Amino acid sequence: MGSKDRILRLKEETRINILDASLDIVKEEGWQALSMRKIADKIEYTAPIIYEYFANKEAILMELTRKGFLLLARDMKEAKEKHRLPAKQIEAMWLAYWNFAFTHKEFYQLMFGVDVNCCELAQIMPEAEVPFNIVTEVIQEIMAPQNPSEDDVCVKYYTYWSVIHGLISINLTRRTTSDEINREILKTAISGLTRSLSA
Amino acid sequence: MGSKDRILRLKEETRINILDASLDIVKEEGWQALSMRKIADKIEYTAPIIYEYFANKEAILMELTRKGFLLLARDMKEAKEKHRLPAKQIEAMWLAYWNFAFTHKEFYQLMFGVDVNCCELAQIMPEAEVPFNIVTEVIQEIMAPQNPSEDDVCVKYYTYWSVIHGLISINLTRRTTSDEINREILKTAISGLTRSLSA
DNA sequence: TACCTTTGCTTAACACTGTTAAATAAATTT
DNA sequence: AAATTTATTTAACAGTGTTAAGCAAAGGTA
Repeated sequence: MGSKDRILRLKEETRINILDASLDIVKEEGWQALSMRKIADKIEYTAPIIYEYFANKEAILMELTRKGFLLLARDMKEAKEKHRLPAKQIEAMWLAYWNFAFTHKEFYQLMFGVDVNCCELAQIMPEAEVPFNIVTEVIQEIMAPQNPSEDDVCVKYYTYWSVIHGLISINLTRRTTSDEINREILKTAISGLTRSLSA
Repeated sequence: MGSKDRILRLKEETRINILDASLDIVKEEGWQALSMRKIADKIEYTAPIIYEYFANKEAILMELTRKGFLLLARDMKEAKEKHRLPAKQIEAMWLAYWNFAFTHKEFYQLMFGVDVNCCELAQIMPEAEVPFNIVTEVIQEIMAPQNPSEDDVCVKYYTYWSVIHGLISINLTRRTTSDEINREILKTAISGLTRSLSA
């Protein structure tokens, strides 16, 4: 009775096809464009049969998210094993994380919820630049003795912003550490960065 | 001919009503639940009249985004003016930014694209914890001489993650600074944080 | 006052979305 | 060859954003 196996193998295959098709669509048109009917088109079936492989659309996204985390974990493990000094290991791992985010952009978006649609927002909306401007003004003031270029100031701004936006993202999505601890992280990070402006 | 003015005033009023209604719905049910027909219900009209005030749904979101940036700018300006030392000003401004993100959560989500739906992802998906685990392992190793608590290590992890995820978010949404500069920021940030582990 | 035109608003419709139930075609078992 | 099970599709529902057509009330003009 090898036919049962063959059918099971075929079933597993279309399961994979669904995931692959989804990823293809996303790579071509973005997450917003992913629809059940489009997936069905790509695997040459009609939409309802997808529901024999996945409970719903979210289940597909969940499976892809899982795949993404496995990929990321593999990359980071590999990076780690190339070094022996812990400091080097951490750098390598975070660089791997960084690379993953851009080479598997779609996965990263799905995993951490970064939407790309608001590209060049500052260009069509000057208000988006105001917070930037009022902060860089002061950064400029602090760094004045070193005669920094516009890029230098910009870089410092984005470093600040990264830390804080990152922390906020974490706290909006997952609610793990307490508010007090987060405020401590924030304050020390800020003062640390500020001290580094004059150095 | 004051009637023309009255009518114009009424028009402006329902424009505001549309924005207010949208924000109310979002506060109650989240961004995902915002629909033209729901807005219309709330302002006691039918959906098509909204298109006499806004080109489409995105225009409404854009207007709210603008409002959000104005609110944020105001808060940060206020915070700045309460101090004279630049370092203090920066801390106050970023604290204002931080507070804004949580007191105007809906705005912040809209402005910076953080989706909240993936709450407690780690609980239903163990794979999401793997990157966390393999990094904290090494952090633990570095910090061993100081006998850190589990929370200490966790905090360090999230500090790393904030910087990097923040930088990535910036680079996925807006494409402003060059790759080389970003890599420099990343490397210096990482080595700085790593040095601070032993201190 | 009667007519015409403009305005404000609604109903109806189109093309989508995710999802489910019923109908049908194909394959397997009896 | 008939009955049953499995695979797949068609049709439908409720929702989405959006547009066009229709109606009803108000304004201006004769």
